[in-house]
Amino acid sequence: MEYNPYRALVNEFKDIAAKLTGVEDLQVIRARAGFGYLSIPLHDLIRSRPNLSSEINEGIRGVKAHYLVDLRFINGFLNANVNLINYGKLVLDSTIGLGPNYGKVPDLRRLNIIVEHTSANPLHPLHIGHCRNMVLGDSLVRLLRFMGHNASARFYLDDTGIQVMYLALGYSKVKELVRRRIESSQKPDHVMWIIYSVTNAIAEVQRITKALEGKGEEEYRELIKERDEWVGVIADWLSRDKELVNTLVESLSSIDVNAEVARMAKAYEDGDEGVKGIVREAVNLVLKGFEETFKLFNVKFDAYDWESEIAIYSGLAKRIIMNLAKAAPGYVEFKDGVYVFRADKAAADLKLWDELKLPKFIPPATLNRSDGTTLYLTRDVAYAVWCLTNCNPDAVIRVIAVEQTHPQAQLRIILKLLGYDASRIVHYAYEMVNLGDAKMSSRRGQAVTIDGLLDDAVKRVKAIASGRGGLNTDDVAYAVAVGAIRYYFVSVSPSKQIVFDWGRVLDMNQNSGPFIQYTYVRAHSILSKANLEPTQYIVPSGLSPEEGNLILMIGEFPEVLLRVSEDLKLENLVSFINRLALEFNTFYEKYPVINAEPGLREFRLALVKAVKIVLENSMGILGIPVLSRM
RNA sequence: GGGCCCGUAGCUCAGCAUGGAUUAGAGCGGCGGCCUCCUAAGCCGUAGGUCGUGGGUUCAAAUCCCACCGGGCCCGCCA
Repeated sequence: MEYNPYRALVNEFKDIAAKLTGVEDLQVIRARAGFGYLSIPLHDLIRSRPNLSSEINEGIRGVKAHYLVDLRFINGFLNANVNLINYGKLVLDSTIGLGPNYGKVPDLRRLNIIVEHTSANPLHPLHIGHCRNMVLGDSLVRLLRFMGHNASARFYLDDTGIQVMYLALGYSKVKELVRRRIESSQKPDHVMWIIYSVTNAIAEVQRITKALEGKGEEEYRELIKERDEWVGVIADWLSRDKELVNTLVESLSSIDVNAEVARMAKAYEDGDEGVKGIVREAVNLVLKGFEETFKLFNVKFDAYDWESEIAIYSGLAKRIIMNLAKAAPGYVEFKDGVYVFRADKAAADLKLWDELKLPKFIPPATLNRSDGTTLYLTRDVAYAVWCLTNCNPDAVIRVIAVEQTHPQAQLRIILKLLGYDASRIVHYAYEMVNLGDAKMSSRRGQAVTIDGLLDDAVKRVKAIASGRGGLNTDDVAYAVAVGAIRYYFVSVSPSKQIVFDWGRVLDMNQNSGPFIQYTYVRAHSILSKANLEPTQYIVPSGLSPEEGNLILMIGEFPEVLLRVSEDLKLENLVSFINRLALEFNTFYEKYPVINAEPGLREFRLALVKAVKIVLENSMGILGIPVLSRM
């Protein structure tokens, strides 16, 4: 039994090559089709040692190998094919023997890793941008855990900014209406979204109305246009929930919303019990809505880290400003009560680009408002400091949108200057999700929510299922819909923008979550109908190309996972299981398993079982629900 | 203006870190086939590509380097 059969194969090849050339640890690549499975390019060596070619041709005849066969030396490449009888036995024994642990490499150092992800502001429901974050983050956690690391998922809850105060202020006026809506089973984050958006719109209308005074005609017209847009936002919500919106408008019209919100923000940072009570209540309601969504997607967090507690009430954020001013006085400027960190100068002087993976341009960072309240970056540094000191992580992987590259770079420089190991903070950046034509703005009430996306996907799944007489239960429909959505978001490199496309997400054909689930169902179905545990089997000679390919792919799985867990490119795991599923389906259509002749039947059952194990382990990592029927 | 990312088939994307073989891979969409047989959310066949452009390095470039072109994002007392 081998944890990594592919590595056993490669090592045997390296040993052979070392005997032939006298050089250890040569680079092994996959051979081009028609030239075997593995290949070692030897052009460099040959050029410096003219006799080498004939030496290899001489020595190659006496080579004895267990897993390899057909060694040939062609065009400067040393090629080898695989002895599928021996290697197949190794691969199938290892896969079936290790089962749910197949793919895990045990001699990896066990690391403490924090994955901070999603971390949406608690103001409105999660939308498709958050969905990308959530799916990536949760899959990373699953991957790292599968590989044996101690990974924890944390949600950084920003309850301190100005935006939350809009929500809290609005909420304080309509608490009773909110309670009734939630009791009648409306989703809390969706109800709170109305409050946040409408309160914000009212504040904008008030601000613009004030700004109108003494403006010239052209500017006046611009402002009126802008104000009309915000009135339009309110009108849109009115059609969704007349009572709630009307009550908000009535009770807020006599208040200077902008001033009140600023006052609340200050009071919240000062720990005012009244403000704290209402903010906490509002945030918790939104959070309750988030958690319903997480549950549907099988996303779990180990902790919600409240920013107010970690950065503000502890005094940590303010101490960080002072400590930074002390530790790096040359890079902190103070003017009119505001501290500015010259990240640009610090990066240039200290030459930290490589160590901290910084971009070549970094703007200066303002650390606080002149009224004494903190800014997001400073609180974020406090959070990072807290993570590093309290959790003792080897790495903190933060799944954050790419447009935050500069703040995240500033954060790492500050940590370094404060004496922390900033290289442990990894910004796992993902590109934005575009809506194509429409602009997305949760503040304006325009967003494709994850909940809405899931509902549509479920409808689509049910339509397909009823069309073909499959299982049409809610459980199956949700599992398939979640599989489709998760697969979509994890199949594209995080560095690529996504132009959101309903057709692509809801596609249930090949190269999709449901395709993987369906393939698993087929494998499962064969095994349960065969009613025979494939323990005794012999790998026959003369395997079909499909059977051979399946063995090679299954054997490669731990190597694929190892690579994916090092570079965190989940999309490579996705493309691997898609290829495996394609190959399995070809095999499935072409060759009978249960009705195969004795001997062949046992081998094929073992092969099916191994495929099933690899699919199941991969689906677990990607959070794609596993179904036994669909 | 500066920085970061992206550019591979009509569309959506793998492959690039660590260069490898004059057939560059998938899926969707086209076109043509396959359900008395382990689930047709499947399978088979077919058409479709100057790997953005131009240089350079190399025995060998989609992959590395430089320049340019196109698209996106960032450069706040917002987050």
